[in-house]
Parts: sequence; structure tokens; C-alpha cells
Amino acid sequence: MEQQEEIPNRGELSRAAIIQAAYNLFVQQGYHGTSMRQIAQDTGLALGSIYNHFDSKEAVFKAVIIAHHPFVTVVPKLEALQARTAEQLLHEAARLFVSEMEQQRGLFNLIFIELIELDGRHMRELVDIVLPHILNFQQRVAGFPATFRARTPVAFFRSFIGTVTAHYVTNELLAGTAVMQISPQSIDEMMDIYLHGLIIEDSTS
Amino acid sequence: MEQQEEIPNRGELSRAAIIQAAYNLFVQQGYHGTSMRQIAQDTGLALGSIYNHFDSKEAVFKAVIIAHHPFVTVVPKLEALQARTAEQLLHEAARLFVSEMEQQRGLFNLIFIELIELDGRHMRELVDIVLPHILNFQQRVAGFPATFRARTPVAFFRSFIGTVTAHYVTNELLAGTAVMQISPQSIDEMMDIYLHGLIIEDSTS
DNA sequence: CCTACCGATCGGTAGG
DNA sequence: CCTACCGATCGGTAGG
Repeated sequence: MEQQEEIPNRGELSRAAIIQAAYNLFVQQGYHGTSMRQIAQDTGLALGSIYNHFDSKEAVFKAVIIAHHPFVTVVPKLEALQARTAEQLLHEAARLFVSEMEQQRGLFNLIFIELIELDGRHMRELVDIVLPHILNFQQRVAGFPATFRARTPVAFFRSFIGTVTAHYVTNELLAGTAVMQISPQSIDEMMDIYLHGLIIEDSTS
Repeated sequence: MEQQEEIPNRGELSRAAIIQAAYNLFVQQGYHGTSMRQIAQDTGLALGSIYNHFDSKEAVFKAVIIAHHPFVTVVPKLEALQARTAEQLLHEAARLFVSEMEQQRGLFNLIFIELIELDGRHMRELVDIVLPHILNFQQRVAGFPATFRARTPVAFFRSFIGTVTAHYVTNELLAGTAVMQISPQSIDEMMDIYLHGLIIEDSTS
């Protein structure tokens, strides 16, 4: 069979344009704060035309998630990272997430919009996609010579994703509140706390 | 003067009932997903009556935030915690947050609804309320004999609030995805990683 | 793919 | 505090 899927026809281009416009609007205004008319206008189509590609507003949201949710687009990039120690690998992974969220501001909002406004309806499917990559990554880390406090892959997942999420959330919280200007703490600093602990052990006592 | 403020009149009772109903709806459905008619119905009032107490839907949201946002209701409770070491105090603080979010499921959703749907418009005011308590708490921790990796109060704030947020977010993410049944990692486990680091240092190498 | 439309619902208000 | 209403906008559809 010929690789016709590499030459998208008009319909596929429209579909992609709808998803891109919807993504931009959803992450800025949330799901219920975005109307199908806004999506149509930003796409350059009439409202009715969207329903040629999607059955409903939620179907558009689902397509946006599959195309843009960080679980689908960012986590798989963990596989390409190179490192010689567990510590280095984890630092690189954290930098990957921060760099992705800087390139696409609001990207991580999709996580919370799905959880709150869509009631986590798609989370099962998303976890099915993300979990193999997480397990794979955890095995790579565990393959290095080091002893870890996280005893299970899930504990590992929670603590690592947690630290990255923490960086994002506190960034958003403090953005533009003057506090932020004082100390734009980098992800490396937070990762150091994550890897070696907040408390510096006193070996003389 | 008599303590008349302890005997709320009818108007104050209605106002409080509106805020409570609105809080429950907002954390479950988000801001734009909740209508003034739903709030009125759950309060037991007519729609028009709400506008006797609030100028607009956003005014209702602002009142909800001032009454329920964890920055306002939970963080000040840090002051009452008792502990003999920095480590103990931080463990107690983390347990406080987890216990509050278990008692009121969805409470922490207010943070994300404000950030995404309301565009962080009230964050400045919220940070003004929360910051003195955070600084106060950080000074208590710093008063114990220990050396810390977080070098500024802001770095301290970010890493601690981050760890608690991480626990909440990953809880929501994994809720009901089977993965969760396997390993309901407690906040104490995450705090151990936070305090002592993911990597257990090998003193023999 | 667009035009023109549907019923339903939205936030908000007048008037009593 | 309620009834009855406003114009605007919503998601979605028929018909071509």
C-alpha cells in the first residue's frame, strides 16, 4: 500500500487545524470557558463545519488530549535521554519537562482541565498510554548502581512526577507576584532537594 | 459593645448558604461549568435573590475563595503545630494538608480553577494572605538545629508546598486507575524522600 | 463546507 | 426575597 497518510488531504488539514485552535483556547480558558464558535473562528471555518470532523465538543477535547496531553507527548521523550548515572538521568528528565512547559505555556493545564472540568473521564486511557513509558524509565534508573528510597515503581512515579509538577504549579502560583522576581529557583535546585533531601545530614553528630 | 456578630441575621445566613453551595459546585464542576441557577437552587433561593448579596458570579467566586481557599483556611493552621525537631514539624505539616484534603475532597481544586479559569486574577491577594504564615513557618523550621538545602524562604516554600501538591495531584491522577490499589503511598513516604532524598548515599564508596 | 436556524440556557435586571 | 423577563450566547443540526 502507498503511504498516502503522509500527504494529508484537505479534510485532514482542517481536522488538524481544529485541534490546534481548540488546544490553544482550552489551555487558556478551560473547557467550559471555550465555545465551539471560538474554535471555528480561530480555525477559519464556519461553526457547522466542525461537526463534519467531530461529533461533539467533548470529541474535540478528546482529540486535543490525544494530540497534546503531556502524558502522550512529553513522557515518551524520556526514552531518548542519555546519562551515565541515575542522578544525571533524573536531572535530564526534569529538565525535559521544564523545557517542554516553557516552550508551550499552559501545556500542563490540560492535566487539571481534564481532572476538574471533565471529571477525569479520560484519565484511565491516558494512564494506559503513559504507564509503559514510566515503567520503562523506572527500570532504566533502577539499572544504575544506587539505592533508592522509593520502593515501588508507583512510589517512584509519584515522587518524580510530583517534583516536576511542584515546579510547574509553584511557578504558576508565584508568576507575577513580585515574590517570583526575588528567587526564580531553577528545576535543578528542586531536583537536588528531591535527590539528596532537604535536610543535610550532619556526619559529625 | 455587644457581640452581635455572633448572632447572624437572616441576610448573613443566606450569604453564607450561597457561599457554601457555590463552593461545593465550583470544586466539582469548575467555574464556567457552574451556573448561577444551580447555586440558587442548592441554596434554596430564587436566582434573583443571589444578586441581593453579590454583584456578579465572579463576586460569588471571590467570596468562596476567601472562605475556602487552602491558602486562607489551611496554611494558617501551621502555626498551631507542635514538634521537637525540624523533621517532625515538617512531617506534621504535611499530615495537616493531607488530612484537610481528605476531609474536604476537591478543596485543592480551587487553586487550579482560580489559576486556569479565572486566569490567576486573585493570586496576588491570596499570596498576600498566605505569605506571612509561610515566612513564619519557615522561621520556625530554620530555628531548629539542622542544615537545609533550601537556601531562601521562597525555595523552601516551593519545595514544601510542592511535595504536598505532588501528593494531591498524583492521588487525583491515579484515583480509580487500578494502579492506585497496588500502592497507596502515604504522605509520610513522600516526606521521607523530600527530607532525606531519593538516593540513599552509600558511605562505603 | 456554509447558511440559517433550533431550543435551551446563560448572566443579569426591573419591579414590586 | 420572588416573579417574570431581557438580550446574548450556548451546543448542535437541517438542508443544500
